[in-house]
Amino acid sequence: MSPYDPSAFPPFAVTVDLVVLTVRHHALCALAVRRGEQPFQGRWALPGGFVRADEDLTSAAARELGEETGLCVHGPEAPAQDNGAHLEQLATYGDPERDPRMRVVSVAHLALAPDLPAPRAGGDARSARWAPVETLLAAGAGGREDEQAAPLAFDHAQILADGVERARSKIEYSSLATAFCPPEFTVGELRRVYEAVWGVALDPRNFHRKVTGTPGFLVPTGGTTTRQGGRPAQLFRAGGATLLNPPMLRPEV
Amino acid sequence: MSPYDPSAFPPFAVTVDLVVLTVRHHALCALAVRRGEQPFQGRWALPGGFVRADEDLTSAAARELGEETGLCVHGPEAPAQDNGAHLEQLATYGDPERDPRMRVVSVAHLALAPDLPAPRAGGDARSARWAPVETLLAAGAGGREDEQAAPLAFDHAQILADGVERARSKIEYSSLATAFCPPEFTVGELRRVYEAVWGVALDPRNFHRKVTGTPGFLVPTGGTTTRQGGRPAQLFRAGGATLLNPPMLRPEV
DNA sequence: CGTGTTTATCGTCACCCAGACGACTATGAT
DNA sequence: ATCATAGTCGTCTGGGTGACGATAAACACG
Repeated sequence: MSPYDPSAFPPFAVTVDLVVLTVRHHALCALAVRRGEQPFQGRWALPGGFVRADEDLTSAAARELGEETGLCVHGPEAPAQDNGAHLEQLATYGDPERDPRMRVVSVAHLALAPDLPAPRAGGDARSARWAPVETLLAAGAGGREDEQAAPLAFDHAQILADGVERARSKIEYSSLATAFCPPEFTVGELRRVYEAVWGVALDPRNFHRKVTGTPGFLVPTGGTTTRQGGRPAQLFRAGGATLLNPPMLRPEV
Repeated sequence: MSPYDPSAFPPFAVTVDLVVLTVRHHALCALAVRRGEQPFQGRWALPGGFVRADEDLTSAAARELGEETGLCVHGPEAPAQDNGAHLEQLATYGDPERDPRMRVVSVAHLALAPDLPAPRAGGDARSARWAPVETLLAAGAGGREDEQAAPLAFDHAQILADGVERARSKIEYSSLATAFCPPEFTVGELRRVYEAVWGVALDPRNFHRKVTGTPGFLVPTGGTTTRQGGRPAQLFRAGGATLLNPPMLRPEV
């Protein structure tokens, strides 16, 4: 494959790292795995791995996501009707010092998934957990030095922060928040997603008016549910509209 | 640097490619360079090059930008007062087939620059030109086969399209459009930037009200100019505000 | 030297939409 | 029955935008 002098360019290792977000118990949570090897052995990190020699970056991210969570993905063009997760490229991190072993460029991806029944460990023996992003990002700030409070390995805290910020801003002007919901959901459940991701409280009445008044955003399925308690709520599926115009306004502060 | 078995992971070449945009003659233009080597010899391509062994991705992009245009860059945190260009990471392209020679992952960057006096060729003998993005993206669609109309090399048409879309959407909600302007500019000049990037006509009165009414967006320098003809216009510099809230609304169609 | 052209700038008005909040409905828990 | 919870419909008000009229200050003509 390489008729060129390999010394003409420096060799890199290329990996994908995943920011997998979900909403659990009214909190935005990310998937973290415990490292079994040096460096950062025993520390929490984002799931990820090497891109294979003949593999697309997106494919590698989807493969890693499947290995870690069992989720299938639907691309940015899919109708978002299946129970797969949303997956998109986030950014690429290539500081020469980011991995002490060698020069590694990591193409980070952002995945959004509905609340999964059980955080499942990967094929290898690593343990995995969902942790509130606040916990993962605040790690290392306090004085505690136990393994739950240690900061994420490598530059993964930065990657996680960037992924969270991407998710927070993108649900403003797109229908991406529905990726956090099961295939059928209520307006209240969708509102609680926004509240968890943004960390704010939204007016239920104005939110209801906004989402039901935006054409193509939600399509009623006809069913109702009382799984949240209270009066039965209409069930919806995500509509075809991917862009929210005008956007949902994130309250200040 | 590598105490690890190099055969444990597949080697990649990592490059940076640049989408350098400017506004010339009321049109959004991108910098293109003519390739001097195979593959795609003689075809137009985006400027770019290999990331060096001990170089950050952003540094590599800034270095390439300087080599191609002589521009200095100010990062996303700079006060945007110097006459440098804006530079940010765009996306990473890693299709296994994107370069026929070998496995290359390219971290594309987006640069925005004011209209430069002369498109300058790089240190090597390649020729460079500013071309309207419509021309570069429409290339290959027509039946003509001369070198001006041939599509961009590699997947650079996709990269350019992504960069243009990023610029178009980002000037909606940020003060990024000032990166296309000289250090001092008038409201009308800024409006013509929006019009060129979006390809629409904006109402001068409403635009003036919007930009002058947004606190921190523009700061008057006290001077005036008539370089655009007509009544003298106030000169402004970009203010400290980087986010535009509420955003500038892009007209439909 | 007026007149027209160009660009900049200020003002007005109607409409849409978001925020604030009242009112009512339908379920389960006690 | 009563309360708590959650959902849904309405009303009012203020800010922001689109549409557009009017004025101001330069230059290019004849």
